[in-house]
Amino acid sequence: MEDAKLVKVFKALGHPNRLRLFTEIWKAGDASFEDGHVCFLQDVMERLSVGAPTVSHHLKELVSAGLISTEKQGKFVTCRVSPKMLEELRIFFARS
Amino acid sequence: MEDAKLVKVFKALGHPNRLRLFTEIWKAGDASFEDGHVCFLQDVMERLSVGAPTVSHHLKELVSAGLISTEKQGKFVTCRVSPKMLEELRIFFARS
DNA sequence: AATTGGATTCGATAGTTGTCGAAATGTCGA
DNA sequence: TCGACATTTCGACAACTATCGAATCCAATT
Repeated sequence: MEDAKLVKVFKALGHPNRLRLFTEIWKAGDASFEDGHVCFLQDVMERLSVGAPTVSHHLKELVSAGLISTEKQGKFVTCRVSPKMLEELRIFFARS
Repeated sequence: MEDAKLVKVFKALGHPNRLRLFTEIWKAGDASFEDGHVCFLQDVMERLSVGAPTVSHHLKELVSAGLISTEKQGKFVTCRVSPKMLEELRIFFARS
């Protein structure tokens, strides 16, 4: 993976609320036995104690970093982590 | 690893110069067949095209995040990545 | 001890970013 | 079509950070 892309990924994870967001999406994706999707924003707002605009903003950054993808289902938005990105991160840290 | 610690690690890696610094220390550590140490700051300044104060500042953040350790040998400072931290990061991304 | 040279600290500044409230968008159900 | 509700966009502001130059510290060499 190129340097600039990696930097974006780490910067995205380098904030408490975004890391929490990411890990919850990740865990929820594991739990859901079907397609890895999970209904979210509304649900998470309470736990992070930040407003909806902020959550939306953070989600966009995670998407832009390639860490997750989102999909709209009616009024709601669903997210899942990118297995590909996880694999690339594993490869990065595996060196030596 | 606790959330706050992880955030610090990712924030440290989420900057072009620091990521570069980290990977160069990492690679140099691999190359040095003795103790994983490598003489550095002076050497790296040129490649990153930032001043000494800035490099010093970034090094401190990498240390504070637990990603590397530094040691003074005379006038020079030597660095190496923390194998323990690498292992913890591998574990983090290994989940699922 | 004086000088040189590598590294750190300090203070300042420009740029970035996290957060919010308000407004806008879009979708579902009545 | 209207109203309710989930999400996004916009504009603004406070907080943080990357960087620099100047000054300082510390170790080696003379």
